[in-house]
This record gives sequence, C-alpha cells and structure tokens, in this order.
Amino acid sequence: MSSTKHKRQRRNHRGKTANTKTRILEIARDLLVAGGIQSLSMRAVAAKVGISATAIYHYFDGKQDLVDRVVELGIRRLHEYLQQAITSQPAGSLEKLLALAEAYIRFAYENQQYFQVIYRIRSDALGRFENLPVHSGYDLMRQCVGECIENGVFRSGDPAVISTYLWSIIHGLVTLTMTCSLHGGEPYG
Amino acid sequence: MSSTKHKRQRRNHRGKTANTKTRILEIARDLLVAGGIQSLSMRAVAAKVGISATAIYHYFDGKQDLVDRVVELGIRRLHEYLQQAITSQPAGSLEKLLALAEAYIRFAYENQQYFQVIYRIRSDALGRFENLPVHSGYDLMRQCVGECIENGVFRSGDPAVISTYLWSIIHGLVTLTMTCSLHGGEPYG
DNA sequence: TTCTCTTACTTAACGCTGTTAACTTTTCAG
DNA sequence: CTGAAAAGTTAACAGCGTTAAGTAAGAGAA
Repeated sequence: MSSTKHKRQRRNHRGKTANTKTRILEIARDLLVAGGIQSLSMRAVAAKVGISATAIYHYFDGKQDLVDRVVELGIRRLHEYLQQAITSQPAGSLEKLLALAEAYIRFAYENQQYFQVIYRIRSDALGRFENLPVHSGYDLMRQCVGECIENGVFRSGDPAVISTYLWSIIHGLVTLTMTCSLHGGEPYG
Repeated sequence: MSSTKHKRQRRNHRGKTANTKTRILEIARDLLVAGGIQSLSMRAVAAKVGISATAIYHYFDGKQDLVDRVVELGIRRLHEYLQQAITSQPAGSLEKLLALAEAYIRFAYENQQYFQVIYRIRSDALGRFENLPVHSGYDLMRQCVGECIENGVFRSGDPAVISTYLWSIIHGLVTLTMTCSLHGGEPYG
C-alpha cells in the first residue's frame, strides 16, 4: 500500500507506444503463422505482450483489424524485398526480370511465415488500405516485361498476357510446392 | 392430430441417418464457403439442419473433423470431374492433356465453392484419409505427359519436370485470378 | 406382450472466445 | 499545479466448442 509502483512499471507514454503496438503485431504474426486465425486469440496475444486483452483495442479495432494489419505488413515487406532486388538491375534487361522472379521465390521460402500470411490468411477486406501494393509482384513483373519489349529483348506482344503467363508459372510453382509439398525435396534450384 | 407426431417426426432409424449426415455436410460446406472456418459454428449448422448442436457429435468427431470431411468431399468431387473429362480422350494424345487442363480450370470456376474449400480451407491433417486423391490433378497430368512422351507427341524428357511446369501454369493462373481477381474480366478463354 | 439393446437425439454445464463499458493510472503540455 | 489525453485496468456479456448424462424410439428376442 505504498504510493507508486503497485504491480508493474507502466510508464509508457508517447515514446513507448509504438513499441507496444509493434510487439502486438509481431506476436500476432507468430501466432497467425503457427496455427491460423483460430489460434490467434486476443487474450493469448495480450498475455505474451504483458498487457490485458482489452488494451489491444486501444491500438486496433478488433481481431479482424489486427489480422488485417499483420497481412498489410507482410505485403509491404514483400514489396520492399522485390523492389530492392531489381533496383540494381538495368531496365529493360532479361536479368531484371529474372531477378524479380528469383526474389519472389526466395522471399517465399526465406520468409515463409509472411508469405503464408499473405496468401493463406489474406483478409478479404484489404481494399480499405490505400497505396497497399497488393499485386506488387505482378505489377513489377508487368513493368519489367514492358521494358523488355521496348528494349527488343522480347518480341512485341501484349505485356499483360506475357506477364500473366510468367507470373502464373512462378506463383503456381511456389504455392504448389508450399501447399502440397510435391516432392518434399529441396524447394527450388 | 391423429396418433403419432408429437413435436416433430423424429422417426429416424437406420434409414434416415445418412440423410441427416449429408445435410450437415452440405450446410457446413455452404457456411464454410460463405465465410470461412470462422463463420462455421456447430450451433449454426445444427440450427439450419434442425437438430441440437451436440447431435453433430454423433456423426463427426468435432468441428475440425467436420471441416476435414467437407474438404475431403471437395477433393473427391474434383477427382471424379477430372477423370470423367479425360476418359473419352485417347491415351497419349495432346487432346487428353488439354482436356485435363481445361477441366481443372472449368471446375475451379463452375464449382468455385468447392475449389476454394479445397485450396483455401484445406485442412493440414488430411493425411489420415486413405486413398484420398489429394494431388489428383497433378497426378493425372503426370500420367498424361508420360503417355505423350511414349507416343512421341513430346520430345523425351523428365515427365515430372514437364508436369510440374505445366501444372504450375494452370494452378497459378486459376489461383491468381481467383485470389487477386487480376483483371476482373471474364475468367478464361 | 415385455424386456433389452442400440440409435438418434436432448438439455445442462464447463471453460474459453471477442467485445463493451466503465474505471483507474500515468504522462505530458500549458 | 492542473487538466486533458493516453495507456491500461477489471467486470461482464453473449456466443463458441465440447463433455457428460439423460431420454425417446425403433428392432430383435423371450
């Protein structure tokens, strides 16, 4: 019954706020990857963060919003990964296109958690996020293909058709090996 | 009014059992497609069937088992669909291979509910079902490719490589257009 | 007929879930 | 120092999956 300090130091304001929010997001992501939406409970997240369950509602609008934010983070991270992979490659080169494809596959395997969050849990209501590069990979691919056509690397044709074709191969390969574990061997190469 | 019939006709024994089980499966599938695992509740299914929630436990081992059975049904239905599509085509022909690919895509769009159940909800613990053609499409494709190589339609090569390549295009196209609704236009053709 | 076994259900209750409302404590600006 | 806002609390709600125990009814044997 003294004065200050009753249970824990709760001296968070303005500075440590971002920290708590980030920790919520990270723990939510881990739970999501481990066992899907079912195994993500507000109380479980709260316990791991060290706060009460209802405190999460100070940062997020509910469980669905929390899940959406995790997916959002994954999409943005993939986008950054892809963009960084192709910046060093010259525009209109086949190398840039191949770098993009390889980066996508590499991300899927290196960062399997986020990839699964993006493509398995993927909230249906992500439209509310503006400027979210939901089709980042495909869009970048389409851009690369367009550059390749301009440069004469590809014979002229509809970039959309070529992009869809190429992207479906890459995406199909990744999701196939991930969801079906087709041969169980090494992922790619 | 007459003699029997007190609350409801509950005269189910031995004959009407299968009916109840089937109705549970159908309603569970519809709820699953409509809103994922979250929106499938034992009580909701029971209410639509017209029984109490715990009665479901007489036919299934729990919610997860119920979901698994729905997925199982979807996989078997796809398998039958694919097999029927290629039976009329001559073995070792390119037509058979194309028929398989087209059937897969057609099933995905005509029977979108089951396709989503198979590839989005897909339980991780389907291994316990024996003789379940989980990779039906890919396996059939591999068979067709093998026949084509034998017949000289394809130059000789590793059937597994060719099959994976072809299948990833088909599967990638379908899942891409379904999950991303890439151009929103007509599905295929 | 009656007696019993099995099938097809029922109600009651447990602990857990997302979410709300109302409240307290802490931090910082003026 | 004061007051407002931020950060977090506890209590409580309806709904969830699931278990346990009990009940109505048809089937077969005596």
